[in-house]
Amino acid sequence: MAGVSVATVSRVINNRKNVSEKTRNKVEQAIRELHFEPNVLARNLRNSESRLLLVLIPSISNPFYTEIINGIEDTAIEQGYNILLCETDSNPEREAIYFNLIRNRLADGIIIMDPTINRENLIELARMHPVVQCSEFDEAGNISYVTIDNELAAYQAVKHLIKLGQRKIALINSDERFLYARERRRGYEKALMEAGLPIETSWIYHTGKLGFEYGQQAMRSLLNVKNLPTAIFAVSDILAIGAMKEILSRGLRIPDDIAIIGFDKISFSNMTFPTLTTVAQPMYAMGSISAKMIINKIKGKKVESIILDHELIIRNST
Amino acid sequence: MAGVSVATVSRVINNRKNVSEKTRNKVEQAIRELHFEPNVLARNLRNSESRLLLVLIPSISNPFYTEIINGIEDTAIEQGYNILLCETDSNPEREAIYFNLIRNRLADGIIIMDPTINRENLIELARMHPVVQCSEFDEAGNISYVTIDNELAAYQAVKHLIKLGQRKIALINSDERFLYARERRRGYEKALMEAGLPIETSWIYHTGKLGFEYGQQAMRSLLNVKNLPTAIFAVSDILAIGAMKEILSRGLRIPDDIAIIGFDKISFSNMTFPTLTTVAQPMYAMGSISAKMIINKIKGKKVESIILDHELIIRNST
DNA sequence: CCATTCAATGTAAACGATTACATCAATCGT
DNA sequence: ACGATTGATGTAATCGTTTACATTGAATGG
Repeated sequence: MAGVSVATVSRVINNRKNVSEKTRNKVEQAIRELHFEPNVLARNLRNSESRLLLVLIPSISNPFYTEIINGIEDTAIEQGYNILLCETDSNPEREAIYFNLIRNRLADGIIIMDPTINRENLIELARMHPVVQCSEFDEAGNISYVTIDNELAAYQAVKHLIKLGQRKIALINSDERFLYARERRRGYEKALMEAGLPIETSWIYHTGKLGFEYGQQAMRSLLNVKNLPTAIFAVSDILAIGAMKEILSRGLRIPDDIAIIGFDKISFSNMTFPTLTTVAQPMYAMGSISAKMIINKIKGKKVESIILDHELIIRNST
Repeated sequence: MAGVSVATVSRVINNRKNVSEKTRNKVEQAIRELHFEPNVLARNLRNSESRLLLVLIPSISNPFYTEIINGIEDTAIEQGYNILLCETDSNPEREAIYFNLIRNRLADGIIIMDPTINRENLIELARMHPVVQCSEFDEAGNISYVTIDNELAAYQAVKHLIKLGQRKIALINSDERFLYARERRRGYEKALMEAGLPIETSWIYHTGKLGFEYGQQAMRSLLNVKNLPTAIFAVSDILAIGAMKEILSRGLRIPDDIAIIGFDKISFSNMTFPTLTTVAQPMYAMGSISAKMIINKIKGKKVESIILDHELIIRNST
C-alpha cells in the first residue's frame, strides 16, 4: 500500500534510521489506514524472545502473593515485559505444564514462589533457562533468590511476646515442606530456649494448608490442650486471623487472655478486632526485585541473591 | 539424528497415523536423547492458535476476582488451555497492551471483567476476536456475558434491612463508572421508595476505589452527617469491612447502633467481628462458565449470555 | 566529466514448525 | 506379470517478521 518493501516497513516499525522522512510518512500513513499490527509470534520467532515472564504462585487467594505480584507487574511492564501468572496449587502436574511453557520458549524467564514441588525438575530447568526464586527457595540448584531472614524474624516475634511476660507460647505452623515454615519454627525454638522456656510439642500445631478455616481449626485444637497457652505465634496472618476468630468465639479476650502475633502484614490484618501484631514482609519490593533479577538474567547478566529486611509491627493483639 | 525428514518428526510429535512403528520409535528415541521440545511460537505462527486465554481483571488484590479466577483456571486447564492473567488497574494503557496480545494472536480469546475503559476499543476488538465479559458488561457490542442480577440483589439486601426495622439506611457505593455500582444503587433506591422512605443524598457516599481504607473513609464521612444513619449497605465486602472497622473504633456497636450489609461473600467476611451479612455471588461458577463460553466461542460455536443466581447470607452484622 | 561515497531502498534467507503434494516401494487383484 | 492401490516418507511452500547484503541513484571532489 505504501509502495515499499517489507524491509522498509520493518525499519519504520522499529524506528531504525536510514529511512527518508517521505517514505516513513507514507508507511506510517498506510499502517494507520490498515490498522496494521505486527504479529508478535512472527517477531518472537525471528528474535527468539517473547518478552513474557512466567510467575508461578501456589495460590492466588493469598494476599501475601498478590502484593508480590503487584511489585513484579509494575517493574515488568516498565521494562517492556508482560507477565503470565500461573497458579500451581502446589500441584506437580500443573507445574509441569508451566515448566513446559518455558522450555517451549513461550516465556523468557520464570519467577517461582513454590519450589516445594519437583526439586530435580526445577534444578534441571534452571540449567537451561532463567529462573528466579521469590520468598521460598532451594539452595541446591544455585538458583538466585530474593527473600527475608525468616528465622530471625520469627525469633524477634517470639521474643516480643516473651518481653511482654508471656511464658506459654504456642506455634501455629503451616506445612513444613515449605522452607519458611521450617525456618520460622527454628526461630520460635531459639527464642524459647534463649529465655529458658521449654519447647512443648503439644503447643505446636501444623496446618495442611493456608486459609482462615485452618487457623480456626488449629486454635480449636490448641484450646483443648490441658496446659493452655496464653500466647500464639502464627506463621501467617491468615492463620492468625482464623485463630483470633476462634478465640473470640469462645468468649476469651485478645490480648488479655491470649495474645497473638501473625506474619506477613496483609492489609486485612489491620481490619481485625483487635488489630493484629505481625511481622511485615516487604512484599512489593520482593516482587519488584524478583522482576529486575529475572530480566537481568534473561539479558545474560549475572545476578546475586538478596535477603531483604523485615519489620515487627506491634498492634493491639499483643 | 533419527535419519528422517522434518515432516516425519512433525507427524510423530502430533501423533499422526501413517508413521511406521519403527520410525516412530527411532524419532521418539532421538527426541528423548536431545531433550527436544517443539517451539510453540513457530507452531502457533503456522496454526495461528496459541491455546492461551487472556483474563483481564481490574485488580488482583480483590478476593472477589481471585475466586472467579479459580473457576476460570480449573475449567481452562481441563480443556487444554492456559491462562494469561493480566491486571489492568483500570488503566487504559495497560489495557491497550493486553488487547494487542489478542490482535497479535498471542492468545486465542479474552475474558474481561473491567469494560469501563475504552468502550469503542472493546467493541472493535470483539468484532474480530472472541471476547466474553464476566461480572461487568456492556450491552453495546453484543458481546456475551455472565453476571448476576445486581439490581435485584441490592434490592433484596436493602429490603432485609428494612424488614429488621431500619429506616435510616446509607449506601456506600463505589465508582459509578462500574455497571454494578449503578445497578446496585438502583436496587437500593427501589427498596427505599417501595417502603416509602426518602432518598437522602447525604447518606450516599461514593468511593473512588476498592480497599479497606476507602470503606473506613466513607464511614468516617457518614458519621459526620447531622442525621446519623443506623444501617449501611456497602456494595462490596471490602468497603463494608473498612466501614465496620471505623464504626467499632468509634465505640459504636454492630448491629445495635449501626447494622451493616456487604456484597460478594469474600472469605474475609466471615472472619470479622461480628460476622458480616452479605450477598453471595457464585464467583467460582462465574469463572468456570466464562471459561466454557470463551472456549466455545473460539471453536466457532454460538454462545448465550447468562445471569446467575445470588443469595442473601444473613450473619451477625444485621 | 568520471570515479567515489553514501544514504535509501530492495532482495532474499532465516527463524521452526505444519502440511499439501510428490515420490517410492511393497502388496494386491486379475 | 503388470497396472492399481496403499502406506510410509520426503520435498518444499508457508506463516510474518528481521536483517545481512546487494542495488540504486544522487551528491561530491578533483
